[in-house]
Amino acid sequence: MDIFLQTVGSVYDETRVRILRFIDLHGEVCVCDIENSFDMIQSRISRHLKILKDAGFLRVDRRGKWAYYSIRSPLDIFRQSVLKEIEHLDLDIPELISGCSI
Amino acid sequence: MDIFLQTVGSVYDETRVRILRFIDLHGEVCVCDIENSFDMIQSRISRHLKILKDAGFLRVDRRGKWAYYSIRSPLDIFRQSVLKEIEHLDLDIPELISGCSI
DNA sequence: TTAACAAATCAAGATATGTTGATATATAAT
DNA sequence: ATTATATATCAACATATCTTGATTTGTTAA
Repeated sequence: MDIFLQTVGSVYDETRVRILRFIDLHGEVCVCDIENSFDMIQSRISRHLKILKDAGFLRVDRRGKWAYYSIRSPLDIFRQSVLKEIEHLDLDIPELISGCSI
Repeated sequence: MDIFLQTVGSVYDETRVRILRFIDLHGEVCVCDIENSFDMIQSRISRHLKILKDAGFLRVDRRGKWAYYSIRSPLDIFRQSVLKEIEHLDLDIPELISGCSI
């Protein structure tokens, strides 16, 4: 039950749904890219990424100063169906605007 | 987006997940049955049923004094996948104990 | 080693949600 | 009509969640 609630809770937030779709669309992105593309402050993005990661939707790969987030693979059938439902929402997702200094 | 959030929000609550599974297991049940089976006060049950109904999971059929709730049919593919995921949770769902006076 | 940058975490305030007890509405039986 | 039963709704409080700004941690470059 707890894992189910954590999973659905992680997508019960418009910001996280949009971030999840953004990553699904653009592949592997780092935090500063999301921060810049969505025009949100860093702590807010970081918090939501952690929630999505802990809920099993995302994986992180730390390289250098950066943390690259991408859709976790393989995804179980339920999380896949959540992701597919989000794909069908026809959301207005921002273009990827690189936010890192280098 | 709003409908998606309403849908996932409706199952982001342990009480509602158990009620939904209870109805899924027992078919058509009235509010007093749920109230009695779960040993919860009526206003609490009623509130959660409304949320699940508004989210598209349940339908109501009022007959006489009673309101009978059942799984809405047909369910779209996403709500079906949510229901299926809940089925797999192996929850401890109470037996149906009739709570109506007649 | 220091400075600059990237990311995570924390504390405080604002907003949303769940629970309860009381009240309102509706139907049925007397 | 009045009473009893079933359900819905409301107000108040408690708890959880989101946002922000500040702080902390970690990495790279000078």
